[in-house]
Amino acid sequence: MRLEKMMNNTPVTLKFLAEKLKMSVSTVSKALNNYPTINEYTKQRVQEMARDLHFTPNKSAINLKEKKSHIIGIILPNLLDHFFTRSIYGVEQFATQNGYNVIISQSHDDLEKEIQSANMLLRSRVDGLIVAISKHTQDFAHLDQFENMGIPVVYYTRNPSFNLSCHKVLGNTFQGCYQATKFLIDRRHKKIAYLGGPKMINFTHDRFNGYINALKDNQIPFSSELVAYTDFDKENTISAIKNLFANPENMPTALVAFKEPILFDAIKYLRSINHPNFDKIECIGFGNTSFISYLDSPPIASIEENPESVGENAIKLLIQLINKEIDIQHYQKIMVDCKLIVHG
Amino acid sequence: MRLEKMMNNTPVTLKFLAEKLKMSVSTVSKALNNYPTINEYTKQRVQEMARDLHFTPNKSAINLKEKKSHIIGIILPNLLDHFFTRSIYGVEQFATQNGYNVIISQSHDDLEKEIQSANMLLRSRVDGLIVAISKHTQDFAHLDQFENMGIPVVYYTRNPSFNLSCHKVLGNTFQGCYQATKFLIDRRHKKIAYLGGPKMINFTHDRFNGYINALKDNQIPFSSELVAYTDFDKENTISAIKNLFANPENMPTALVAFKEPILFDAIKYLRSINHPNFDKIECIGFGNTSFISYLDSPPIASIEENPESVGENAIKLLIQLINKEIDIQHYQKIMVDCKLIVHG
DNA sequence: AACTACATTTCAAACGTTTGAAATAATTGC
DNA sequence: GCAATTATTTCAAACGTTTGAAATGTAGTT
Repeated sequence: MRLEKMMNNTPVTLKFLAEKLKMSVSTVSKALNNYPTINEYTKQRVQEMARDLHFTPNKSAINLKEKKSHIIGIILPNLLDHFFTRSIYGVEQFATQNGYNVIISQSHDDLEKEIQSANMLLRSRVDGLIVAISKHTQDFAHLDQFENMGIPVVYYTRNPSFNLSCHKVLGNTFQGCYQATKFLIDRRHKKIAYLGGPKMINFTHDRFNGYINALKDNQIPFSSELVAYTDFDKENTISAIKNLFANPENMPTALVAFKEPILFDAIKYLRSINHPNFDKIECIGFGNTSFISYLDSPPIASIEENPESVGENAIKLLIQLINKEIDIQHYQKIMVDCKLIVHG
Repeated sequence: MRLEKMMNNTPVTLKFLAEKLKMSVSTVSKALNNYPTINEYTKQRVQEMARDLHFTPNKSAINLKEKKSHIIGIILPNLLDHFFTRSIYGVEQFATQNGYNVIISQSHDDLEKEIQSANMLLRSRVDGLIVAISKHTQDFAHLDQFENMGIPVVYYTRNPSFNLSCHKVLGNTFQGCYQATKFLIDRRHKKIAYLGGPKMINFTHDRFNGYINALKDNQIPFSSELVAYTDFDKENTISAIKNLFANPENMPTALVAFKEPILFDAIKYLRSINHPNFDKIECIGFGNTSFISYLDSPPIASIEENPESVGENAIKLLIQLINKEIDIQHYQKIMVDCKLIVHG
């Protein structure tokens, strides 16, 4: 059933093939790489022998010679977040097509771990880096190292908020939030609450601005009572929700939330306290989680952030930078639009 | 703010350091690797210079020399499945601690893609491979290549069902299902249905056996009417559920399901048809998804498969094999127990 | 037969590191 | 002051590949 093992302790290298074929190493190399100066018949013989002996070129040697690793590094906070896993789809596919491997490294939103990952990837001489920074990254020395060595870096999603010159690929989170708010306004809501995320994450503000601008553009008065913030902690979310629904004079009939798990906590809470108009409240959050179909009180719509597309744009930009089709100093910024998905 | 770029086109290598310091390359190398034969003061000078010039050893060169890549490959079907992403936690952590990088490659349950991934990892000369095979893998030539070259392979979770001799790390899915069934029996259920997964996946049968054995050990009669199978398709699940609940004489009061998303589909369906005893039916599925807390009719318990532990066991075994602490031909099988998590 | 022109193969250096053996320098004992 | 140790540094080969330049081989032309 199983191929008998050779356990051949002499590894099959170019040299080994050359000896077997009684020709020079360079002929073998060139034959395998289909050089035009090599005789057709020779090529055939070499290729056949290579196949029979299961020759596999040694990547380390090639990398050393070519000064390329054919590896792209990704640093991201967390693989449990579907946004990131979905974004990897986009990256991986395009990378593979272009002959690159991908090393994924999780920072677990820990700066120390992020630095470690960066150093490890630097030692591995990745040809390029895609990174979504941790919540706590303020200093960028560990990432600047790459550009200092001429290795391009693309920041995606989570990126330095202050205007550090760097390549960025971002979800158009402003537009997403604007669209969601507009959708609720069109459904005749006047009291639309906004539940924001951690203030340290830079796009929290973009989302808020989307909300505000939609209100403004449609002459809906803004009320600060209708805005609250939470981190990802459940307790925290519940107390934010309590605040939003505290004033009977100013009771929200709709809610836009920073992220779906937070929204689910909010919905669950409102339901648990038997909020009088619970059935009327319409909610929208960022994410478009697949589990929504199992909820009994699902959000009316989701803001789909198209993570695959974000990933794809990041890798495409990175490869252009690697190939020097774009100058590394000519910083790019790409925005990927969100899409409102109406459920039911 | 940002470090001024050197954009130094001469890369900082051992040779470069050696010239700067006016000593030989080998002294520099040995100083950096803390050889006892090197003078303390020399070491200091070298290390200082290395730090100042941001020397980063070239991994490709080291790998070539050492005939090691310090890379471990993982092939798995899918990163969207939380079982796999969670298992990576275990792998990554232990791998990093031991100086290995991890390249993750998704097969998307496609044999062709799996073969491609395997070949790519082979070219990269990974030091070891951890693999959860695709649904369609029948032939193992692409994976046997590794062992033929002396590279150890550990199959985890999804593995060749027939008794191919190989290293395996598996969830003890029999025990998990037994325990779940026993739990329901203890709650006085007599009619416990079993909703199985795709028959091609090998542990489908182990789970079924856990179910059957729990019934047998507790003198509950088995009825084939109470067993149905589904793949991951929703239509398919619903028709399976219809069959299970078809006979009014033999109506289940409890359900054990192969995987939680399937179970959620089942619950949703039963609810949608207003099944008369819906509130009484108690369900358990494999997975322990975090979303359970948002469901209105949650399963009474979940079978936690401890994916982190599965991953950790796989990497530990692999590293032992790499270090030849275990003979590669001495095939190991490790079972990781499941744990029943009772909700509410 | 000698020359050119081309086809094909081989040489040799390079990529950046490691490491045992050899060389050199410094220290000790007498 | 000189051999014998010991401490420290350097040499040189190796890992497996690529690639421009040089060498060789083969025809074709005169």
